[in-house]
Amino acid sequence: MKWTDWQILSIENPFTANSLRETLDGGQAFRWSLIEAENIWQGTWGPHLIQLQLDSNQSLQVRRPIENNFTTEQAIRDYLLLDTDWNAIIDQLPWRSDSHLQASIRAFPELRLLNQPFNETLLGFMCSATKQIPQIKIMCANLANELGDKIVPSGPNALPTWKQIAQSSEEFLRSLGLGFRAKNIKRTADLIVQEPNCLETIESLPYEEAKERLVAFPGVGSKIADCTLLFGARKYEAFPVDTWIIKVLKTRYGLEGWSNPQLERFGRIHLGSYAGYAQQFLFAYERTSR
DNA sequence: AGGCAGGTGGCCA
DNA sequence: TGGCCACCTGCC
Repeated sequence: MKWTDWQILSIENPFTANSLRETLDGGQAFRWSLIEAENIWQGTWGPHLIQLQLDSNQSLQVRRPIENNFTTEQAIRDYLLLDTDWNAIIDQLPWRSDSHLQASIRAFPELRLLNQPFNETLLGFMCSATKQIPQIKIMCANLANELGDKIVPSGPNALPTWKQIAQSSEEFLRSLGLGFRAKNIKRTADLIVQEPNCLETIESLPYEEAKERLVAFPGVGSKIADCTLLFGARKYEAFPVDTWIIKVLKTRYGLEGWSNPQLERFGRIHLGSYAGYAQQFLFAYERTSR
């Protein structure tokens, strides 16, 4: 494959190798992989395929396949949210009165959220139920390879659209390693196809209403809905409660015995309108500190 | 070899 | 609401 020359992306607060890895491959997105020999990250979203690397000055550099000239710098900046003032958002988090949150932020000061396509985010997190990140990535890769559109003649495909999934069968989805998730993913695909543009509608709704619509899909509960809204619709008040966050809240915040809905409410009240961003720091710190 | 993993939905009280 | 359990599959 022919790539463009490397181009520097100007960023206010540059990534470190560590925070870049945690941002791309820490569980927000399942379509990034490190080409270890060259220390290059390669990933896709929608019809886009890019590679990222940090140069010797720690500047972030990007390149794309030569033929994909629709992958503009602006499209890349929008996906990586390079023009969001994250430090201003961090400043609004209650780290001054919350030493554990402060420690989590200090561990990954450049950790960022991505702005992923809504439909793909829903699919990825529907695959995530009781799976670890490497397994989820395999499921997504299988879905893309078997059902998704080509991005370049040789290279990873795009994730399939919900229409492409609806045209498949539960049995075939199971053959891709989706397990018991296959049934719900197929049924959700059928529902989405029945109501064209419903995902666009849901994405545009306020958080509470959007979540209500998402959890109506089979296989989508509170956690998957919150992940979809946080990572795929920039609803930063969403506070996904997963096993890691449950552990953090119980052990670090003394909330032993609280139910999941109670923990969710605690998170959103304590952490505020950017609770989801705070969650990402707590999650990353907990997951990497053992 | 059995238990568990970035959950959900079904049942029961 | 709260508790318990099945559900695919791969990995330790």
